[in-house]
Amino acid sequence: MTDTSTVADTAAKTSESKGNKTARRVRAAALSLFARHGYAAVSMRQIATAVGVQPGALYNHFPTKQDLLKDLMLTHMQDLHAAWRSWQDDAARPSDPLDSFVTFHIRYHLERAEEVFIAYMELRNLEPENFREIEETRQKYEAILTEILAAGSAAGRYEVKDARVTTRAIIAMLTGIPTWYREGGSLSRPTIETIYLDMVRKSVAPMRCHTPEGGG
Amino acid sequence: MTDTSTVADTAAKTSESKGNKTARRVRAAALSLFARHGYAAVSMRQIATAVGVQPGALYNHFPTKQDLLKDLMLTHMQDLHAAWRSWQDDAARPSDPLDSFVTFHIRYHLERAEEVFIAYMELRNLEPENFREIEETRQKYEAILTEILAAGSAAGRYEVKDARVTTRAIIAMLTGIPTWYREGGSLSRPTIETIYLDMVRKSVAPMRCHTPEGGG
Amino acid sequence: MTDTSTVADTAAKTSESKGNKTARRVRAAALSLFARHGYAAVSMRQIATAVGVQPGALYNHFPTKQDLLKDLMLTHMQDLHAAWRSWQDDAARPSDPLDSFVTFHIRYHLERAEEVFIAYMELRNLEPENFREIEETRQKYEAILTEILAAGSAAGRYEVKDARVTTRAIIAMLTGIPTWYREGGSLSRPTIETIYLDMVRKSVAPMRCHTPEGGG
Amino acid sequence: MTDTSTVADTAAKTSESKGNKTARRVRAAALSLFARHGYAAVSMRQIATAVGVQPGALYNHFPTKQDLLKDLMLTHMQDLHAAWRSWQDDAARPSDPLDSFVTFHIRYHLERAEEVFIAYMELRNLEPENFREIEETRQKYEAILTEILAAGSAAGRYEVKDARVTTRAIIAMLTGIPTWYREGGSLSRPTIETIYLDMVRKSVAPMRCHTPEGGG
DNA sequence: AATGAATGAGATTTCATTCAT
DNA sequence: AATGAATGAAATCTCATTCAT
Repeated sequence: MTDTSTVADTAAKTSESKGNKTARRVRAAALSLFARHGYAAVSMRQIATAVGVQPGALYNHFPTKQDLLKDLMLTHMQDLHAAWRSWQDDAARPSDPLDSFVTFHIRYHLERAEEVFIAYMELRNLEPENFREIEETRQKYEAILTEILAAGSAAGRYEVKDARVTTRAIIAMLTGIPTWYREGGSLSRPTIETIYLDMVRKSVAPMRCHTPEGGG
Repeated sequence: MTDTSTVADTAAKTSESKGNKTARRVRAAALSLFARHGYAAVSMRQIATAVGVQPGALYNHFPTKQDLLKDLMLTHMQDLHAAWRSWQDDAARPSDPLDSFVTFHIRYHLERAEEVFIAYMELRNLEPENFREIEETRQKYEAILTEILAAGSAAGRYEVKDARVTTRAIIAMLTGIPTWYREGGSLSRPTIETIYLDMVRKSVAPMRCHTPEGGG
Repeated sequence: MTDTSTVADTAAKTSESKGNKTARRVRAAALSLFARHGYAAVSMRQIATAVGVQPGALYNHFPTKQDLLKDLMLTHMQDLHAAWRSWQDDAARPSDPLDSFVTFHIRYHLERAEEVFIAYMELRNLEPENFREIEETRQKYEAILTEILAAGSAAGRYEVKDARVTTRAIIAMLTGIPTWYREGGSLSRPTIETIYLDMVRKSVAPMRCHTPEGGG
Repeated sequence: MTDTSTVADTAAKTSESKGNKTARRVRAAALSLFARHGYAAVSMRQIATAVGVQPGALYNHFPTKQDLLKDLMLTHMQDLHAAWRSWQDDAARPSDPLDSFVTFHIRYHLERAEEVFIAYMELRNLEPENFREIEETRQKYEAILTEILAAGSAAGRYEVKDARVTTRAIIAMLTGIPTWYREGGSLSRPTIETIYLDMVRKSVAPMRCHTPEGGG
């Protein structure tokens, strides 16, 4: 594995290939603005200004603001799934399935911080039908980890009390990274990967670490 | 400890005593609406309707919408700190400091799901000065865990590579609970406590759990 | 009967009594503008300007532009029915029922030219539910004439081939008056009344006037 | 006269021959949409969609929306005049001039209901200059009836108090037909013709039908 | 402390029209 | 002759906020 950026880039080509230039720039501007200020707090005017176009022109590419949000989120989820599939063919990926998933997840989420942020924060701003559609793909993604945990647990490699709860715990932990990670900060991406990978591994390790002393 | 709800209730008395009846109802309505739809997506009119009052009446209690948000978040953080202090006097709390913190955090966050959700989601909607104020108390709270980890690590009880990163990982993991927890669902609060407590303990346990096979 | 204006004024008091001042002025401005330019061609801004208020203020009184149109049309139809009922108690009205209806109709429609115009022109701009509601009262009004014709025809006083078609013919003829009538023009209202009353009477008279020479 | 539809068809050839295929389809779509929803409520986009073309393409055929309206109305009036002239050569037309006009008017207006509707409803949406042009041809058409009435009145065949008012009354009555007539309804066109023709004849008949008892 | 009405700004979206291709 | 994208204006309606009552 020579370059970290590969994880997300592979998938990108697929979904961005057909769009025309302005539509791509609208998507990019909306992505950045939504991530920074939130969907509800960003106006179509702001997006248009960022693109360098009149507000009305946006509607040549996205029928409504809601469609723009949905497009961003759906594209993100599709890219995520596509990247995961590519990752399966990546010879350099860790052989342990949990390590593989965690490594992939961290890398992808650091490379696509804005998309990830939106995908988590703006779910409630999706209209019901769009929500269902996005939520479905989200669950499908989380199911990958759940299955890894369940299989590993059955094989005695991991010890998890509830694979779905554990999934949520791990995903929450990992997905939180981009909220504080800053490019060029004191921690490099590989360092972060190491720290989190270690924590995740141990958290599902098949052993007693402390003497539990009752929790409620 | 007879009742789980004690954790937050103790602190509540402090902040609920201030303000008259309408102000309290405004706070309650705003809390619920902000949590569900987001600060930017909720209008003062909606809040007024929920309270059963005309929009203008809100301004007798909060000078601006932003002040209302700040009030909710600041009150929440103050309550959280107050509850933490009360918890220190609670004889029934786990003796291990990490167990104690985790137990407290889970309980408090399940009892105050809406406040917690807002505190995480609406930070970016705070005006700079308000942001600084809230952020400061947030960091103070996270510092509690960081210190526990640092001390425990120094004492050899835990093994953490970076106490601040580990803090964020644990907080993210725990704080994610209310996003999927549903009252009356298949998992009881104590069960959730047990699962998460176990994972946290192991994640910082001073041992090798697997043979690390390299993660990038 | 001392004053022609009585016909419509009686009813007016009923429906205008509750509204506050601005709402009344909005109604008046909208009435005049809709009548002159058509509902679709008039903007809320124009109405607001005519009232001397900001556009947003209109929404304190009418929830949507459509509601404003519906209000105007429904009020008109209700006033029309109320005026007709009052007319029944008017000692000075013609004793013949057809004469009475025609006289009433002409007078009312000349006094309320704008309302009448809108009621005819803007039916297609009503949303389906509103349309049904207005249409119902319109048919009830036309039914008055139909019944007069049917009864008179049965009694041999009139000769009509189809009471409902005849109703439409007469209503169309009479309702056309305000489209060309101009206050202060060469024809006085009483003159117009006389001309139309004469035509209507004769058009349903029980006799052969010409030798019909085949019409297709 | 074998077929009622002849009245309008004869004239049609004249105006349909001009313009290429798309222009004709634009006219047809605009005609139908304007008639149903009103000029102001129909957008160029809707027309383009109905034609199956992009909005910009419309401007290859009509320089502005207003020109499209004017074209429809002017074409209609020209067709109407042309049809009237053809009708003069129709051997099967009634010999009495009033009968002839009424028969022609009803037939033409039932065959060209949409054009007629627009011609009446959209006059106010014409820009001043266009209005004058259309209005002139309209008055010329109405003058045909006025002259028939004046001549017949002078000859003692009809009794009309004011030929121009009577013209308006008759035109309004007849022109109202297409607003309620529905193809395939309970009344056939010939039946309608008979009813209206009878009413018109009687309405201008030289006799007293009732003892007028004063009308205000 | 609450109301009802207003403001001034701004939201999303649509419009007629233009123009390079 | 048609497209696809753009413009600049304007549409309806909502917003946070103010204020006389």
